[in-house]
Amino acid sequence: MRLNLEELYTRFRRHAVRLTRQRAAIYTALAETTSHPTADDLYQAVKRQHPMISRNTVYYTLGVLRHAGLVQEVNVGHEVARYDGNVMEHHHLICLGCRQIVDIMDEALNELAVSDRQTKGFHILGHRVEFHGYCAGCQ
Amino acid sequence: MRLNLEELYTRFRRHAVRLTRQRAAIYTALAETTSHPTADDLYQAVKRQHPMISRNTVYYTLGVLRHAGLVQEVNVGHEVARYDGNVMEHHHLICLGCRQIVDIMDEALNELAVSDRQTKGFHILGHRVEFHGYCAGCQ
DNA sequence: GTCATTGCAAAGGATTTGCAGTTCC
DNA sequence: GGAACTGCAAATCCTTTGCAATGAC
Repeated sequence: MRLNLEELYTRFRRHAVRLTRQRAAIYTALAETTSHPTADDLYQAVKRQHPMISRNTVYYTLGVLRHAGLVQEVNVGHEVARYDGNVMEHHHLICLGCRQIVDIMDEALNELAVSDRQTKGFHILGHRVEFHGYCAGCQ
Repeated sequence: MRLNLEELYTRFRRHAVRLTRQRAAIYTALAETTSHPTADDLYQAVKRQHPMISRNTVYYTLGVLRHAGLVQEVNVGHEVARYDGNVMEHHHLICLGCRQIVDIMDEALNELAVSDRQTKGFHILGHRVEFHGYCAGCQ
C-alpha cells in the first residue's frame, strides 16, 4: 500500500505521534510490505535513504508506533521480533521452514471466544491465532 | 501432578531421553506446577536440592525435553521463554497485568482450521490460540 | 567403554538505557 | 521555548557455545 505524506500526517496526528523524517521512513517501509520484517530489516531498509539513522531510533520508533496502535508486533516462538503494519484484526500463517509469516483475514477466527466455563474469571480483550506448517515452497 | 521415579523412568525411556538426577529434578518441578515457569524459575527451584546445578544444564535439558515432546515452550510476546509440562493439545489465557498463563482445554479450539481459500498453499500441522485480558485479581 | 551430559566461563545477539545535541510543534 | 526525538556508546538480559570432567547405559 503506497502512502503519501498527507495520509501519513493524518494518521500520525490522529494517534498523537510526532512526525519526523525517520518515523515517516520507518512507518512507510513497514506499511508498504507484507513481509513482517524485523527491526533490523527495517533499519537496513531505511538506512538507504537515511544513512545516519541509528538502530536505537528504529527500536524507539517501533515502540512509539506500537503504543499508538499504528503497528503490531508478531512473534514466532522466541525468534527476533517482527513487525506488522496491518493493524486490522487478523491472524497468521507461519512457515516452519523459511519462517515467512502470511496474514489471514478471516471473520470466523476474529470472532473466536472461550466458553464461559473456561474463562477462569478473566476479562478477555482479544486473542491471537497462529497456524504452523510448511509453505508451498518448503514442503 | 505428583510423579514417582518409576513413572519418570518410563516416560523418559519412551522418548529415548537419558535420565539424570538433574533432569529428573527439572522435569518434576515443571510437571508439578501449572504456573508456566521460566528457565530461571526452574533453575532457582531445582537449585534448592541440587546446589551445584548450572543454568546451562537447565537450558540444555529444556531443549532436550522439548525436542522429545515432553515439554512445551510458551511465549508471551517477546518476554522470556516460559515452559509448560502439559503436552496435551491445549491453549492459553494470558493476563496482561500479572503475566500469569492459564491453560484452556477446549475441544472446539483444538479443532480450529483455516478455510481452504486462506491456506495459501500451506500444509498446516498445528495451531496456537492465546486469549489476552486481565485475570480476576488484576481487573 | 563410550558417548551424552554436566558445570564453568565466556561469547553472542537482540534490545534497552544514559546522555548530549537536535528538531518538531 | 520546551518537550520529545535522535544518534552514539555502553550496558543489560536471556540464551548459546566451547571445552574438559563426569556419569548413564
